[in-house]
Amino acid sequence: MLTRGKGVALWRQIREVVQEEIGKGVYRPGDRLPSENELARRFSVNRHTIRRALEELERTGVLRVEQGRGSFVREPVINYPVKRRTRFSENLAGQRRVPGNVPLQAVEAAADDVVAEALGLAPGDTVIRLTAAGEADGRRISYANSFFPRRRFPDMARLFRETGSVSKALAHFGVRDYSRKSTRIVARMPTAEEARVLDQPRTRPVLVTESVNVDPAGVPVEFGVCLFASDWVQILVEPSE
Amino acid sequence: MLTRGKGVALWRQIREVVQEEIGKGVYRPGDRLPSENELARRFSVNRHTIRRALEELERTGVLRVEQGRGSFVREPVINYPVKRRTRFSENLAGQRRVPGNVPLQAVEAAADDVVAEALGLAPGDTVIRLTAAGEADGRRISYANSFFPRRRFPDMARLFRETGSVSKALAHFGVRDYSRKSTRIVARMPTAEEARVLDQPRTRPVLVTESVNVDPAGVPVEFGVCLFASDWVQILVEPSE
DNA sequence: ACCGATTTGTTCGTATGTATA
DNA sequence: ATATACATACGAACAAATCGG
Repeated sequence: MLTRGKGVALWRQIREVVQEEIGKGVYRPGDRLPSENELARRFSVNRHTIRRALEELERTGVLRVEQGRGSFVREPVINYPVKRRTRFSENLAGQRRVPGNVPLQAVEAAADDVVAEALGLAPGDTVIRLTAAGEADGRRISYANSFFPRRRFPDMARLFRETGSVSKALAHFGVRDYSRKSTRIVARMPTAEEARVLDQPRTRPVLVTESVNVDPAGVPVEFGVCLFASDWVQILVEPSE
Repeated sequence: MLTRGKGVALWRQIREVVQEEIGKGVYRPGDRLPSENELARRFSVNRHTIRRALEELERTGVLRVEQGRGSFVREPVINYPVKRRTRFSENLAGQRRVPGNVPLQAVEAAADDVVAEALGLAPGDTVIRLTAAGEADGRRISYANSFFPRRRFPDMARLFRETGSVSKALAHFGVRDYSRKSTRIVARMPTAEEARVLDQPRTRPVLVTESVNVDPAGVPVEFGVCLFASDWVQILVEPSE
């Protein structure tokens, strides 16, 4: 069991024990650990000591602690590689995940400054905004807004509503290939609505990528803002240059 | 002033007014806006209406709202490009910022699983851990831990303490050039200690990059875990392949 | 270590106008 | 015309964070 006053802090020993048990499969991905009070009884330590060990395990990505629910063994995170050509479903299928796409909305609107600049339009030009959520193994992991110039893609909204897919709708306009030009990555807390769509607590941050996709001629065809639930997704970069 | 019942919601009008005033320099980057109650009095609206306007301005990156402190005009964010060869000070100097480096710690320790795997060592091998904080224009923006195999860089800790620079210490061992192999990006909430070092509230998320640097021969020389204050830093990716 | 003042964050309730079915 | 849903706006109260003394 634990050795007290032996140079190694109790919480470190507890962290090791719990991590080993997770490694041996005593607790499997997605499982809930015993409550902090139960663990405190098991190791005959104060609940604070357990919390210190769990905090470390959460920080290093082994656990996911949710207020009011418990501590859970993290499922392997989903890798979201940023490359010139990234396709959501191909990417997930490569990781043996079942991808899902939930179309949420397709509307026309006036472009604000950010969108207009990204697509090379004048502010106020009409754009199509497509909203969709992404899933992996049935879990909500992303929430994406895509903007397209209406001049070039006049019927986009209807096509998206019918096909439920951005790629298919684009293919209709003859854009069969497009690639990512630049990507901006930030982290922030979600709004209430974003947390709801991502099915996550408002206390967990989201990763946000903003990227411009261009056609083979280099003309911007899409401006995308994609939110990822940071508890489930990590971004991988294989840098260039 | 504001026109009520005129098709445009009050909070939208307020957002426009505040944004214009920021644009005209009435409030400059870093300035604190009047409190929500003061703004509510000024525009003769309820505090909720002000909050709706501020929420939008924060979401679009114009403001930064801190509980208990106030709302602040955001300084232009710092771009942290992920490329094969990224040097902190060169990068910032290119953005007309004054870079700072604050060496915090240099210790030897046993490699845990993550570090050992990244550096191609056996778990338990001794590594050097260097800790430093990065600043731009005097503001704390990053908190980095770097790990090096002691076998190859035996005197690293002392050199770092004397020079205060990772690059200089590495150059001492003949490693004058190294490049980034892969980068993992996640977002999470900071621990109390991390928030303290980054001089930020615990309620703001951090961006974490984990990367392996290799020498020209492709041998791993450094494993780095770098935390960025997400309020000040955004990551830019120019993707490859 | 604590207290009080200030400021933002959250959650109730209430009311009204607008768009939609 | 009616009913319903939704966005907007106001009011009150309390929670949580910050900062000074």
